[in-house]
Amino acid sequence: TARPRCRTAQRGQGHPITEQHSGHHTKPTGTPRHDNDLRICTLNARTVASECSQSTLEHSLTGIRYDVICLQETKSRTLTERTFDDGAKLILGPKVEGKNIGGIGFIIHPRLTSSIISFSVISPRLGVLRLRIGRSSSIAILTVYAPTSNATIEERQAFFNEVASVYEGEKKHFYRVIAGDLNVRVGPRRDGAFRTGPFHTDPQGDPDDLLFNLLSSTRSFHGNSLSFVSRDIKEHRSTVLLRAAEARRSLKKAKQELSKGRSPMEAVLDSDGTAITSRAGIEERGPDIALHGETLVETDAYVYLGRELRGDGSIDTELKRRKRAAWAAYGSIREVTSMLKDAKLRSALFDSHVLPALCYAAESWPLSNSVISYMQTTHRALERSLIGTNLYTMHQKKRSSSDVRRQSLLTDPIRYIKRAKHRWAGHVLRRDDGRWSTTVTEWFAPDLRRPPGKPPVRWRDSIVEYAKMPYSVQGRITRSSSQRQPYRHWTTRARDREEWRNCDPYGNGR
DNA sequence: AGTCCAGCATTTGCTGTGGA
DNA sequence: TCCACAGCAAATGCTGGACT
Repeated sequence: TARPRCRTAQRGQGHPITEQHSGHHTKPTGTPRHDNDLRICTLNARTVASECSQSTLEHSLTGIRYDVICLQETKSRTLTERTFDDGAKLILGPKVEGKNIGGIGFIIHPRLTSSIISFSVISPRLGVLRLRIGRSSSIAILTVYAPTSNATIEERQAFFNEVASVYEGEKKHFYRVIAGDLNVRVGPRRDGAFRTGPFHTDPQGDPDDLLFNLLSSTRSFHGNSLSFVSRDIKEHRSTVLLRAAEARRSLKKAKQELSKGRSPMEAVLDSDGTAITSRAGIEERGPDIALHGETLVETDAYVYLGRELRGDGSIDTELKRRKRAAWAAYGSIREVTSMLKDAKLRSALFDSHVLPALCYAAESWPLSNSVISYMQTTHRALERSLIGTNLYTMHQKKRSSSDVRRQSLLTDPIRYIKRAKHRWAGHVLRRDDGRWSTTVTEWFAPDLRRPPGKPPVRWRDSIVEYAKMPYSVQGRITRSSSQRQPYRHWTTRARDREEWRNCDPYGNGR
């Protein structure tokens, strides 16, 4: 077979591309550490346009081993370059003008910033970064964000052709890598399709074989870096339940299977703690997976992109992680805030650095009272430290935590989380590209019964609470029945951008 | 055969308590 | 005010009897 020239690599997956291995075909020996590897990751960022989301991204990088991260859907308005506190470099290309679509980018690890040869932003969906590696070779990394499957086939075809020609244009680089969101559906591998790795484009989802044609025309190979890792565990669970419902199988049985450990959300940990999800449970248990001669351990929890995902959906340990992350973030601005006299400036700094770290991914939490009080407690402790007081002094001066809040001018973390949830709910329900998260949010199970016992708080409970109220177009709750609009379910209301904004009880001015 | 409801089992998570 | 702990209220499904 031909020598692989294109691979997409992701955390814990893919193959090392090193200078040492480039000339000959010897297998990497010994050390499982990948010190010479180039780790190329890809992230569909949703947005990194604002200062706040950029610092959220910056904080979520801690603990992730990467060299280059290809970004898609950054939605930046202009071409932006900036350097993070740790020296990492962020490059953002502009989005589609007039629309909130696209925008690509790169994050380059501090140790590689001096190796950047150049970069080009070709379109809001395509960019190239060129790096020097070793003494004489170089690598071109393409970040791509393909049109989603509801775009016309001509549009998608044109994009893939453009990727192929840009790839061709980077010929002088010894290594070329395409990474990003290709928006192709995959199925099992077909006979003879050796370029595609274990998976292949789904003939039903992609009749024109976009991925396969790209691989053939560029003579490249596809690595096993599909979206499995990024699939939310909850979505996995819903997948199984939904499948059971479709097949008219008893949901109870499906749930029993889940709890018996034949669940699909098995994550496997490799020797250095990196998690890889396995989809074995959906089909059937496959053979043990070995890496560097060791059988991988299965686990029901793993950390993906800085947040912990658990099989049972509990977030206790994630709350502790958030607490640590918030204190770490606070530590990095402490030197500055301790010197700042201006309370407004100080609170702005805190809200843009510490609050996002504390509330990272909180839009996907169910908000029970215990979660709320834990977050409040943690935030108050940070707040006291910020304004230089402690419980003892407060007690002596008879000051309450609301007095402290008046002095610190910080944003209330619960309000912040609730707004994030509201925004996220609207985003999920307005998506129409057939994702599981949208499907299961609206899915009503005809014969699903909640188990006996007090039902746990659900994700949507805190939203249903206010969103089922009668509404008017102006967003005011009216008493008079003549002005009142007919009742609409919150999922319907969330689809209407304008109405949903008005119904946000935590929005501006309320 | 279907509906309603009290009583039971079960589970979550809220509240009160006491020490720091 | 925080934290750990214990006890218990609340909310749910299930069951079986009374009633239509």
